[in-house]
Amino acid sequence: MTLADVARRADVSLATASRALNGSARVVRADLAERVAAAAAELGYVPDPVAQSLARKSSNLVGLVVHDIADPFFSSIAAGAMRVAEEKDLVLTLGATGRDPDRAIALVAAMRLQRARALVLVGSRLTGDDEAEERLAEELRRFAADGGRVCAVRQPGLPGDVVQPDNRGGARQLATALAQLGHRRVAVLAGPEGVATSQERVEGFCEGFAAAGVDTSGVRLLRTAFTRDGGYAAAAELARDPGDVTCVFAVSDVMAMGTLAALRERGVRVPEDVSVAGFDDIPTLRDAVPALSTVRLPLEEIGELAARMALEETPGDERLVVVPTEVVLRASTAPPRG
Amino acid sequence: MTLADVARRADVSLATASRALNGSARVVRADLAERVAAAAAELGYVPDPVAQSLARKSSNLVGLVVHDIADPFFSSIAAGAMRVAEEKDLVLTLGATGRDPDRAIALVAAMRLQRARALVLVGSRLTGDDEAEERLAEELRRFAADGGRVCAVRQPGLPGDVVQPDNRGGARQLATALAQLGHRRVAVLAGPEGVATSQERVEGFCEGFAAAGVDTSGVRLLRTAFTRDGGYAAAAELARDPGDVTCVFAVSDVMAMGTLAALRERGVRVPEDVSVAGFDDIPTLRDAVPALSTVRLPLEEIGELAARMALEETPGDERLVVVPTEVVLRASTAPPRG
DNA sequence: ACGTCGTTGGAAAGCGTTTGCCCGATACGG
DNA sequence: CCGTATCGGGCAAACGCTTTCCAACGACGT
Repeated sequence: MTLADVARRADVSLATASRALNGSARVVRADLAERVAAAAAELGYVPDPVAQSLARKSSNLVGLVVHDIADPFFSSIAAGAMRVAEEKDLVLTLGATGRDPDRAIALVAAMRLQRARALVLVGSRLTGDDEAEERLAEELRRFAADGGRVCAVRQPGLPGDVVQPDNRGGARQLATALAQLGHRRVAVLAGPEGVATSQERVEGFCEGFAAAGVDTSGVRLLRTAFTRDGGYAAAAELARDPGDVTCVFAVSDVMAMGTLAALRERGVRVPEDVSVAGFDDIPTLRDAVPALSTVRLPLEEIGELAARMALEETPGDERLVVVPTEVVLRASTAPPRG
Repeated sequence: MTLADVARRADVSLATASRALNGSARVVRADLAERVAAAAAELGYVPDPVAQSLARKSSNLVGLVVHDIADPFFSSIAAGAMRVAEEKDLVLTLGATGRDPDRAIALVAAMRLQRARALVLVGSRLTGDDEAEERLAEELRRFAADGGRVCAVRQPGLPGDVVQPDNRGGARQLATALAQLGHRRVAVLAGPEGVATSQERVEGFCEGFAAAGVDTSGVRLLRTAFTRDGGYAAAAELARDPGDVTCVFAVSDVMAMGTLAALRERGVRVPEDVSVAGFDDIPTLRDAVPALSTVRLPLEEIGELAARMALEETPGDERLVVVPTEVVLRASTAPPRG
C-alpha cells in the first residue's frame, strides 16, 4: 500500500513511480507510466496525504475561519465554500473565533502549521482594535509567505484577496426604497461601535436617506449586540419610547428577528404600526412572519466565490470583488400610516 | 525553528529534546528537561504537526461529517463539537455528504488517510440501503483499526460509540401531550421511507397515541422530502383535502416551517383551525409565528458530547448514550376546536 | 569486588513522499 | 565518426519528527 510497493511491482524506481503518478515536470516514458498505473490500480494504492504534505510543503487542507458556525450567516457561506473544497478534493477545516481577534490569529497560525493550501477568512473586522488587526495581518503574511493563499470575506485591508458584500450599497438602496415608501423617521438598530459590517450598513443607510432628500436627523441610532437578543433588547427599549419612528432597520436579519419578537410581544403590529427591515436574507428565516423585507446577500455564492479565489493560482496581485446586493421588500414593510 | 535547532541549543540529542517536550514514557533528567524547555522558549519553537502526524501515526485532526452544514440542525451540532475540538487544541475538519451514503464513505476514508484521531458522524442512516450501510461500517472499522475513534450521532448499528437523540421517546411524549389536548386525528408529515430518524419519530408518535388510548387509525401519514420544501408541499397537499385532521406533526422543525408557510398562504389559521408541531427545537426558528410547539433536542450539547466521547480514551467497548428530549408546547398547538 | 539490573542519553532507523542530481542512452549537428 | 544536447531512469537526500535499540553509568546485592 505504499508507493514503494507500487514501484516494486511495476519494477521501476520510487522516483519513477512518484513521477508517473503525480505527473511532475519530468516526463516518464509511456510504457513505464502505464505499468505504474496498472500496479497502483491492482494494489489499490492511495497516496498518503500526510507524507505528501511533508514532502511537498503544502497539504490538501483549506481552512475556513468564521465567527460562529451556528449562525446561519456563516453556515451558509461555509456550505458554499465546502462545495468547492469537495469539488477539488480538498479537505476543509473549520475554525470558530467567537469574534475574538486572538482566536482568529491563533487559527491562522494553526492553519499555517498544517500547511493549509488556502484560507478563507469570514467575518467583519473590529475597527476599534487596530493593534489586533495588524497582528492578524502579520500572521496572514506569514501564511502567504509559506505559500498559502488567502481570501477574506470582509472589509479590505488585510493581505490577500477580498470578497466584499456591498453592505454600503445595499443599505443605501434599502434606505431609498424605504424613503420611497414614505418613511422619514427610522430607528437603526446597529451592532456595537467597532463592528465594521454594522458600521457600513448604518452609513450606507444614512447616505441613501440623504440621497433621497430625506433629512438624516430623522434616523435614530441604537447600538446593541450584533445578535438576535441584541435586536430584541433594542426593540424593547425602542418600544418604551417610540417617538414618531415609523420604521426599524435592524442591520442584520437575526437582529431583525429579535426585533420582530419584541414588537410582537408588546402588541406593536408590523407593518401596520411600524415597518421592519433586516439585512442578509438568511434562507432559514424566509418563513418569518411577517415576511421580512431585507437586503439579499447570496451567501452560498459568496462562500463559493471566496473559496475559488483562495484556491486559484493567481498570477498577479490582490483582487477585490464586490458582491452586489438586492433589496427585497416583503410583508414587514409598508407605507407609514397616516 | 526545528527540533534539531532546539536540541543543538540545549546541547542535547534530538531524542532527548523530543522526549523532554512531549513527555514520553521515558524520563528525562530534570536539568536536561529544563534546558530543553528554555531553548524551545527562547527559539519560539513550535512543533510541526505534519511531521508529528507522519512519525506518530495519528494527527491532531478530528473529523466531523454531516449531511448539510447550512441546515441549522447540523450547524448547531457542529458548533458544539467545535468547542471541544478547540478546547483540546485539535483541528476540526468538516465534510458534507448531501445525504449521499457514498460521499459519507469517501469522507471517512479521507479522514482515515489524514490519520484523524477521531470522527463524529452525524446524520440519520438510510434504512433502505443496507449494502451502503455495510460499506460504511467496513470503512469505519478500517478507520478504527488505524487507531481512530468514532462516535456517531444517529441510530446504533455502526462500529463505535453512539449518541442517540431519543427520537422515539420524544415523539411518544409529544403524541401524549397532543392527545391530552384533545387531538385524535393528526396528519404526520414524514420524510422519505428510508430515513431512519423520520421513521423513529413516526413510530414513536404512533406508540404515544396508542398508549394514550387513541385509535392510531386516526393518524394519516404523508411522506415527503425531509426539508422545508417537503413540509410545504405536503401541507399544500393536505390543505387540498384536509379531512377531519385537527393537528399536523411535521417530523422536523424545518419541515414544520414549510408547513406553517403553506397553511398561512391558504388562510388556514394555526392553531385555531389546525395545530402544528415540529421536532428539534432549532434555536434560529424560535421566533417563528406562531411559536412552534416541538420536541427540544439539545443540539449543541449533543455535538459536544459526541466529540467528547469520540476523543475519550475509552477502556472498554462501545457506548450508547441516549439523549433525553423534552416536549415544549408553544403557541402553534391548541385544543381542537369544538 | 564483581555481576546484575534499572535508568537515561544518544545514534539511527524509521514514517511515505518528493526531488536534486548523476549518469547512461539516444539523437543530432558538424 | 565524434562531441554535445536532450531525454528519462534511478539513487539518495531531504521533509521534521518519534521511537527503537544500544551503550554507558551508577546502584545494589552478595
